[in-house]
Amino acid sequence: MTSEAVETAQHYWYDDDAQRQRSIAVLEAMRTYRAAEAAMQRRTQVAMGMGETDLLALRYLLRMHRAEHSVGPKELAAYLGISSASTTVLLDRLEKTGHLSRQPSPFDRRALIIVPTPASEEAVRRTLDGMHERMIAIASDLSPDDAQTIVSFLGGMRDAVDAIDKHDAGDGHDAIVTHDAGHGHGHDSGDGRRGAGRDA
Amino acid sequence: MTSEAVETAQHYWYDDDAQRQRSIAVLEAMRTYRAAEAAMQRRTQVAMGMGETDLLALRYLLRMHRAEHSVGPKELAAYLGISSASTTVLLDRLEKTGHLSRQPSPFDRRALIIVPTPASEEAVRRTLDGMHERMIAIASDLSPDDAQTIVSFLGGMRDAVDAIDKHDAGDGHDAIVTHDAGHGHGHDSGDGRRGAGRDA
DNA sequence: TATTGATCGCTAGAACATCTAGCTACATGA
DNA sequence: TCATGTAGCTAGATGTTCTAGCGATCAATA
Repeated sequence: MTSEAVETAQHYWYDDDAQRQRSIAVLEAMRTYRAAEAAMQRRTQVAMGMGETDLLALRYLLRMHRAEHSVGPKELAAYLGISSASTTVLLDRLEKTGHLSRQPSPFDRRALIIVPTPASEEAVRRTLDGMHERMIAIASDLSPDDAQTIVSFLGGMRDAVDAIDKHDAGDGHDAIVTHDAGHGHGHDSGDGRRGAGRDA
Repeated sequence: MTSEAVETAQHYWYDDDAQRQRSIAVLEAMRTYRAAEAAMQRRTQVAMGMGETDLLALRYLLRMHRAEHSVGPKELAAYLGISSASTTVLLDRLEKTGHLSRQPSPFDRRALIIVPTPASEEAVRRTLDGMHERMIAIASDLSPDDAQTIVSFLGGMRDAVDAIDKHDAGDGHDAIVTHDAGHGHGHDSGDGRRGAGRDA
């Protein structure tokens, strides 16, 4: 939707208006992609009968498993940005539905190794690999220059997003303090969810 | 992180390995951007003391308010993809914290109009506008060709993500069903939740 | 070897957002 | 006027997360 704006700008590349049209088209493309990705993620969650965290956890486990890297509850909790307790329950869930198994660590008798089951591997692969292949295909078709352009662009966007207001950004939890005033009492505050899940 | 791979490929643009390096760099850049964006969203939620749905609702309300479009609970529920009951509670929350007010509809005495408060407008603007400006600046600095490249690329990626396995993709909640087999049955498709959240 | 402090994963109990079901008040059309 | 539909709310249940604290185990040291 509305991504042809760029074409109409051919004769005005020096013109502010055309430039504006182009940036709108670019940002719109980003929004559209984001929306598509969010919808995909939701579809996948429904299809596999699990929530966002569960799916994120499973994908991390599979990725690490493929890379021959053992993962324990502690590492998983850190990756997901959830507490140790929540991780225990998450593992219970995924173990009960047959997506993973807990195995004792050979090095540390307190610790566990979490191993995704082959069946889970298969399910995730069936669900996501087609998409992944298509994405790789698109990326592979780019010329070196275009690839460089896109990498730079995304890097810039990442910085823009990362740099969000270190200085004020509100005072934290609780109300907006129009007239209502008083009673701060921050009933819940905290939260600390999802630790910036980077992946590899 | 790891986005220099493209440079090393100058002498091998015809080479499979270099091409592979480039696509890896591109996909890595996308992942990194996604992670940054997720982290930003979390920071914003914490800063404003609300969950994802609340923030999404507030942004929708503000956008529609700017566009002079009145929103009622029903429409908001449809946009967010949550039930009427959850919407009521959500409105209670946001009203109590001073982010919006409920006003009677002049046309239908059953209905409400939800109006975001100026204070809320201010808070969201302070939190997000800096980022938005930086993103616009980056998009504006692109050459017409680069802009076109990026729009095409993102469009392709969107299609790749949209096209995810209409045919099988598991059967829903509960267990893993190993071999399982097809039976498409697409229970929801059309989706519902989180109406492809575009924002402005 | 025995002790001490840190670490690992688990349990208990509470907070919260969401859901479904059902309700009241109002609108609309015969 | 009355029947049916719609908007938003309440009640009760479910599921996911949190904080606090526990037992088992490891690592370092006297």
